[in-house]
Amino acid sequence: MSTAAHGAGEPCGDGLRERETVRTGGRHGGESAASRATSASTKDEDAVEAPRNGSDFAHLFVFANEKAGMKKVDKEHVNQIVFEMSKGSEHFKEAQRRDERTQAEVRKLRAKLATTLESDLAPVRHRVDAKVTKLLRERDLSRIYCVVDMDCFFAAVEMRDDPSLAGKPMAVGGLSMISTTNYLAREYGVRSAMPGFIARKLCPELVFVKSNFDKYRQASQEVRDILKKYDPKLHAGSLDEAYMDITDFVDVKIATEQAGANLDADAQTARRFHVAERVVQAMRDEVSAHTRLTCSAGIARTRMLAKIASDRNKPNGQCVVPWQPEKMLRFTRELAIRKVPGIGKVAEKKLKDALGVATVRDLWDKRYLCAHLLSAVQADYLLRVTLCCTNPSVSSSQASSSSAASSSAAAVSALPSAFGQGEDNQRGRKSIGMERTFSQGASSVQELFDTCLDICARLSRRCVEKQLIGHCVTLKIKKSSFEVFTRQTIVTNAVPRCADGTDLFEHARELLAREMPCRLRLMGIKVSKLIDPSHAPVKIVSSGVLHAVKPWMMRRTLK
Amino acid sequence: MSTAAHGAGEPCGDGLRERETVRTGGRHGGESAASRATSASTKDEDAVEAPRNGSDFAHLFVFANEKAGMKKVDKEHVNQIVFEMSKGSEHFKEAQRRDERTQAEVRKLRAKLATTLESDLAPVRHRVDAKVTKLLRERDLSRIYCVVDMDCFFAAVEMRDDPSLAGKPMAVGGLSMISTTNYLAREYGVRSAMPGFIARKLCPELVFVKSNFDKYRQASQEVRDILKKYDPKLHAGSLDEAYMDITDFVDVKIATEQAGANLDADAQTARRFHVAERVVQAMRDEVSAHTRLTCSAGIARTRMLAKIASDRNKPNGQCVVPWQPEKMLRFTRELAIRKVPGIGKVAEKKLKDALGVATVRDLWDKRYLCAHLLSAVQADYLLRVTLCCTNPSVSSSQASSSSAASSSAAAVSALPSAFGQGEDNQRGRKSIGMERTFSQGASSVQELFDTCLDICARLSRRCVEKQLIGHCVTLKIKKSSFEVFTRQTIVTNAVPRCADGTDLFEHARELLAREMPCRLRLMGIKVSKLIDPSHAPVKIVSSGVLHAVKPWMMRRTLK
DNA sequence: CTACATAGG
DNA sequence: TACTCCTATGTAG
DNA sequence: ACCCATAGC
DNA sequence: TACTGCTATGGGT
Ligand SMILES: Nc1ncnc2c1ncn2[C@H]1C[C@H](O)[C@@H](COP(=O)(O)OP(=O)(O)OP(=O)(O)O)O1
Ligand SMILES: Nc1ncnc2c1ncn2[C@H]1C[C@H](O)[C@@H](COP(=O)(O)OP(=O)(O)OP(=O)(O)O)O1
Ligand SMILES: [Mg+2]
Ligand SMILES: [Mg+2]
Ligand SMILES: [Mg+2]
Ligand SMILES: [Mg+2]
Repeated sequence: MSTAAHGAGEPCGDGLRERETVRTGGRHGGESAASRATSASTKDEDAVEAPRNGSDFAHLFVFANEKAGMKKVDKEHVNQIVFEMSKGSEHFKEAQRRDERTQAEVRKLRAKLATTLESDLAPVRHRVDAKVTKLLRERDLSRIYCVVDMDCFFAAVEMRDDPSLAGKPMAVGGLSMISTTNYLAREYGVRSAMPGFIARKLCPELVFVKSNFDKYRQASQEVRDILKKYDPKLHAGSLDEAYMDITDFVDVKIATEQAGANLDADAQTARRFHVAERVVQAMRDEVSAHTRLTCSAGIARTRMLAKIASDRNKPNGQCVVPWQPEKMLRFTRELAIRKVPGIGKVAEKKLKDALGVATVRDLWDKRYLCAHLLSAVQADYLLRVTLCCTNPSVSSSQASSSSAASSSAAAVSALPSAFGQGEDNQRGRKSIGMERTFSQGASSVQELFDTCLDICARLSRRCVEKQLIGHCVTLKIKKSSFEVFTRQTIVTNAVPRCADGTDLFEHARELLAREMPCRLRLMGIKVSKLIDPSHAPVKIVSSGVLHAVKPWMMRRTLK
Repeated sequence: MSTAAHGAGEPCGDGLRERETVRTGGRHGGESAASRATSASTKDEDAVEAPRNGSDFAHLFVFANEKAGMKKVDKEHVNQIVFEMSKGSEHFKEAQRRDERTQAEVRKLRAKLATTLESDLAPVRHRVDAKVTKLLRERDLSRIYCVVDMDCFFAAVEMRDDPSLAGKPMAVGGLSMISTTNYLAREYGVRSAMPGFIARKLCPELVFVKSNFDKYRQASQEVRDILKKYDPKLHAGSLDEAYMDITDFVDVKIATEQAGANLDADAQTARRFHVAERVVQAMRDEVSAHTRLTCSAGIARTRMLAKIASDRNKPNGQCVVPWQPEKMLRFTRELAIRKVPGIGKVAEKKLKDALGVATVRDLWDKRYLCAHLLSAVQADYLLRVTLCCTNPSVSSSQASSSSAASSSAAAVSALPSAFGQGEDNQRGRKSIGMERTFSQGASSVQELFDTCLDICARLSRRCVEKQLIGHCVTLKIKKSSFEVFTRQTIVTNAVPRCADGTDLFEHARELLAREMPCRLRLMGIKVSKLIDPSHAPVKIVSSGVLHAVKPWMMRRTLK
């Protein structure tokens, strides 16, 4: 299991089955695996309410999930502290409201499951089986990927630059929120996304360091410069991680070092992996030598598996996912679904409670039900995961994105962009925004508008620096209750056009005014539908085909 | 051909081909059928502009299309008159603007065609072929359908009630618009949806009679009462047409009249059809005897074909689509696509200009291209048409409607509801509205609001009578330029709640105010998202599943 | 398009 | 003393 | 959700 | 004298 979040309802670990338990011509539900799996955690129907401990609520918090370096943590204890520090707060209440919505979703899924006939599943089976064949046929395992992820990045930079921190548990952030912690702190269960005041409760001697983003950006650049020698086209997933294709580097190394004996395909792959392991070790050594920062790495035949592997031997370690297809598959199937990028705390709970799915193997066993219950996009991604078919395919043209509507909220997020397209996934950013929390303070209308203008001004400055303008302005508001709202509008002339943010504020003010008065804890502004700034405001070609003109400029105006 | 609308670009009638002309690995376009078919009507590139006659514009008007009883009309002459009476008018200009948008769509389709590779089509072929197999396998031809459609219904009622009209060409409607005409008038090309003043030009002796809707409704009821004896569950497609399943009636008749010799399936079907013909003749005789109104009928193994057949021998005739699958298919394939319900003047032109498709046979020949170019829903419907698979399938549960986005506007409308579901397609109306044209008149702001209130009041009255309330209010506006706009809003409390329309007006006023001032020729109000009026405003079940609560009541409100 | 929810660093 | 800030994506209405 | 376009009687 | 009124559906944004 990937997390201690689920104290009660354990899954039905009945291993590999090629068919879900469906009574022919009958209905799902009743004694089915899914039902059993959920009846414990969804206590609605229980006559006796067992007294709850903190672990019953762990699924409400991202930071209750285990991160690298937290293996030996006493989860029960941590969950208890977290619960006690949280319960009754507005934040906790909001978390509970969200959870209730998730439970409703689960009930809906189970209801659909209960009324699913064998005859409904038949065509699904056909489609899924065909897709499996197709995916396996098109699966591309020709490359070797490496994902490098820095160890407790922000914290590592701070510790490098301040030797007095050595040997102490420390966190980057403040009493409100922690960005990351060093591995000493993690032994206390203290990690990213955890509020500092809870962390301090768990570890009173925890040292807090304020974040210095510019330093991290610079360190990141230094690391990347080294990595680029191994793959000039690497894709930076974030400041602290890089997706690399090291095939070429490895092959060159082999070509220059070893005799070109005629090996069969498997032997060649084995040799490549062997070399890859040494290459990556050397690369990591080079990084730590030059930056005094350690990193970890994963090596595999798909980006996704490399990403997962990079977390396995943290800190300062690396992990190879076996290259043999069967072994690779075994590695994959044994993963808890929570390890799969895109499956977060909510999707994990939904899949477990509605379908009894805890591992990728379960996902494979229940692939037909997934295809039936989830949206096409979601089911497609999950199926690819079970088959290690997450590498970009080289199909000729664009697949028309058939979006099939099914349940009310996304169970699984997008196929993470890092896996989606090839190396040239760089089509620039899609939005830029700025938001600010002011906890209890500002609530007079005047203050709120002042805040809004301030955010607009600062954001505009950043936009101007980066040469970004866009046609969509979004106002984000978080109430004191932690409920989040957004209000957006399409603007005919892209903003911001001036660095003081007055034009941006014009629109933001409008959006804000409609909702006033109101008690807020956060306000944010975002600009999206970005366009190339070298853009002539109106350039309509009569055919209407050459789209220098975006649709939202075409808005018909009565009058 | 179904219409004289297309003077120039005739289709490439090269008969049955199992594969479209696609150069392997190459591109479409160039000398392809589609290109040739369009180059004449899309004159953009022509150096020499041929002088245009009325028929070049016939495709702009619904009423230029041939209706029953117009076989011998001199289309050239009619089109010329229509053109001369229309050209330069605001209405004509708007028609031209719409046509231009359609042409743009066509260009887009042809562009996509031109960049379509053989490799793009391969998977499409696979999918389509699989679907064909499936559709044919599931095709249900077990029933005999009959569609009854009254002959020039409104006109027939008026002529029955006013003997002085006998022998004269007449129209129901006025100089602005004609609802329908008798068959004498049709000889002049005068028909439904034609403006009266044009009709009078075509036929100066034309007699105009104002419409009396109540009379038609009553006559309709009388007819239906008779028809119900032959199928108690008939589906009324409109005041003047009924979709019937006469299988049971026919079988009973056979059982009581004839010896139950053991016939093979074909012989039994043949006998059923024979009996059906007599039954329908008797039914029609009964209708005319009791109502002094004649009707026509179509008999076939699918509702769609019965509907098409009902128009074949008008007036006062009937037509049987051969029951033999091959003959039925031949009948179908020879149809001009314009005869297919759902394919109107625009879809006809698009399919012809972009793909060279004029008949259902062409549709079959180009089925792969259709699947590639059109949306899934559209391609699916068209494919069903070519295979006579338009009857409701008996699959157990709902197919998740996968909406694939492709081109910007709908090429083919919905699968007409009459064919979609079985007999119990009666789930009540979805909307109710009222609109009014006031040509040049009212334009002062005051007048417009008065008009709005008046419409709201009258509409509310009708709603109260019918016990209808809804959560969506739509304002419709037609400018003097004939451009149409709609503005709608979701209202938290369903309207109207009072018969004087004040609450409805409250919302309509709001919508109208936003667009004022403005020169209009029409204003309309519609209420939709109807709910059961026996509805307690708030009735939330904690599970959230039992949906007495519609989503738009859940709208979160900041503040 | 607009609003919301999920996800990950 | 009291639950971040940033970007991207899927889904429903 | 909102708005536009098509379709048929 | 001068291009309807009504309902439904698909699809883009
Ligand atoms: N929830 C968060 N909020 C703000 N910043 C974050 C958050 N999570 C991570 N970061 C920042 C700080 C991290 O050092 C940096 C890289 O994240 P990540 O790689 O996930 O963890 P990490 O590098 O701190 O530890 P690890 O050794 O597990 O990789 O991104
Ligand atoms: N465009 C229209 N506008 C208003 N009313 C119409 C329109 N078209 C038809 N109607 C009304 C009047 C018709 O008598 C009635 C039935 O239509 P329909 O069956 O298509 O034609 P019809 O019954 O007048 O002649 P036919 O003999 O061809 O069936 O509906
Ligand atoms: Mg890291
Ligand atoms: Mg990282
Ligand atoms: Mg009729
Ligand atoms: Mg009719």
